[in-house]
Amino acid sequence: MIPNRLVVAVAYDNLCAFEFGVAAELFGLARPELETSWYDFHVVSADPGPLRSLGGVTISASTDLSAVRAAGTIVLPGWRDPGEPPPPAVVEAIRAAHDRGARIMSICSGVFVLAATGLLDGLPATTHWRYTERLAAGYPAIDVRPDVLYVDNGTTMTSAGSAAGIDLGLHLIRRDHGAAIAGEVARRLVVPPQRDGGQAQFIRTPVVGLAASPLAATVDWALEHLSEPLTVASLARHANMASRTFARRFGAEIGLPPHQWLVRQRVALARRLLETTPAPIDDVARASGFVTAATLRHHFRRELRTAPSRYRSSFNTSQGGRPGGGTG
DNA sequence: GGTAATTACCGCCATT
DNA sequence: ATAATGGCGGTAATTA
Repeated sequence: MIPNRLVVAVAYDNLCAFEFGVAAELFGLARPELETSWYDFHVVSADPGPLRSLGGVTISASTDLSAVRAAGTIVLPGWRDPGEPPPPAVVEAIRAAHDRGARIMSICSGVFVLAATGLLDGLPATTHWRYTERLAAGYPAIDVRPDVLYVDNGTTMTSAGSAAGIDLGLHLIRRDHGAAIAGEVARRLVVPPQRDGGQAQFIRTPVVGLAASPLAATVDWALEHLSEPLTVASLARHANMASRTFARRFGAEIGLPPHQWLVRQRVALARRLLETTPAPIDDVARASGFVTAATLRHHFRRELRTAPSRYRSSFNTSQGGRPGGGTG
């Protein structure tokens, strides 16, 4: 369980309401459905007076900077101007909180507030692609990673563009509460529990992470061999564990039983093949590890509520549309 | 779509 | 003692 449940989001004048909202949604929304003690969420105002946001909205925060010093986790949404130094009192409060063991997570340009504390010196960090060069120029001691969704250094965490803040937040929840609960939160937000494809998440010191787990190698191996017959027993053998132990550990870390996860990965692969290749369904099925097309159809339909051929045609005719978004 | 054989899942519990 | 392991068996799901 987490040592200090107090999560504080810092709100500034001209704040980014979306990123601020991400923090509130992830940490502030009551989760009575979860059998666990959730976070205490408070908003701290970094500037005097009502805080303006886009469209004439104003926000007034409930607490002052003392909450930052007491916080277990501090969230820094996008800072208004990379060229403007953040308020010294805020910087000082964050540094003091960190010294006392608090974790700080920044979203997008919120990294500039965190960088000003010096806590990122010598460490990897990321931000929105529009700001990576500026961050590197302003803070040469920071190892700027432009091509990842987020970076976790253990007590300091940074994320790329706005929505990557969700990925980082879910990662933190996974650290605190495990994959199963993080998956529940993701499900309620209707976002994927872990974003697939493209940018890998960069984790430097996985406190509780897949990178350190003996399962990680097996997961990677399985993803490389999706087209071949895989059983839970063979995965367990690869991980040097008894099937029972493997399945139990897998469920605890990934949030799904091994075979269900396998099927999901295979459907995801089939989906990519349908999107990017003209291969017949039979070939797609075999390439994604379903021996017969009927098996692919069965799982495809259950997850995406549409048939593979229908998915492909709707994907091809309406790019960016909602293939499978039927009447459900 | 239905069927039969195989495989997965999970609670239980002895063992480490 | 607690915590993790792994075998067993019944039920559920998957597969061809």
